[in-house]
Amino acid sequence: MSIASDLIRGHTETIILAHLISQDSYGYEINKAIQHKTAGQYELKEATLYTAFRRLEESGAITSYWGDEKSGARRRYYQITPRGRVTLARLKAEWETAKELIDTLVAEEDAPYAN
Amino acid sequence: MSIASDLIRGHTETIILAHLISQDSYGYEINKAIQHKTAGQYELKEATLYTAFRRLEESGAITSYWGDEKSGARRRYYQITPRGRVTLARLKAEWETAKELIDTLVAEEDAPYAN
DNA sequence: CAAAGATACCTTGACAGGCGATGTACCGTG
DNA sequence: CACGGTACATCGCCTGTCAAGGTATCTTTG
Repeated sequence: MSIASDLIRGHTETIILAHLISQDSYGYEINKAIQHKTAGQYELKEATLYTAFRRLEESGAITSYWGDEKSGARRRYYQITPRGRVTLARLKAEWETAKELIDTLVAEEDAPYAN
Repeated sequence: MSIASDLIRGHTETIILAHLISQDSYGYEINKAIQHKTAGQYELKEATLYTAFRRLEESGAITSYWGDEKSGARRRYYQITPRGRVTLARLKAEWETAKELIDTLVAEEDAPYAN
């Protein structure tokens, strides 16, 4: 993994919710999807993923149900709730804001702030 | 402060180093500059700022010296080192990478990853 | 001149999210 | 039947952030 986790910190829930917008999914698949989308540059650690699910479920952003797999390991599917959609919209807006702020702050300006 | 600190987390050192590229500076001024640049949308908390200075100095990215103010409170000035410049370049590159990754991951695609 | 506010630095302790390590259980393949 | 893949889950540590508190100096204001 090439990206420092502190840079992703705080985005875990956004990433999960964004994935659940298009379809119900389960932990293992979400993680595989992330690895796929980022060409292996990033993956959520399992512990991170499952604690995020707990938080999201507690806050009412997602609900879960067990899949009815005939074979293989059981899967706990997650579904985004209306409240979760609102949360996602807010998180995405915050990301846009934060992105601009950070871009501004890491730019090496020649005009320093005069006191 | 309108932006969740978890979104900025991990960028504190980058922000500080970026500021020190153009001029030596001290804690209070850096914080004021950040507030100014972001139009009050963001500020570093003092405790965060000073612990970041400690980390950066320990890692050799910055050095410090006391200013010789004739009046007013004493100021500890910080200066970026050659090593710090290398660090900053790396941190900025990581930010660019992370930004793209997160943009990719929070995008609500219609084409989910097929297992 | 006393009080208040701005400048400027610093430390302590708590908190929260990420994650390494570890465990469970099922399935297919060689 | 051992091994690797699928899939979920928990515990305890680590690290960065920050509220709260403290020190000291200077300027402004009533």
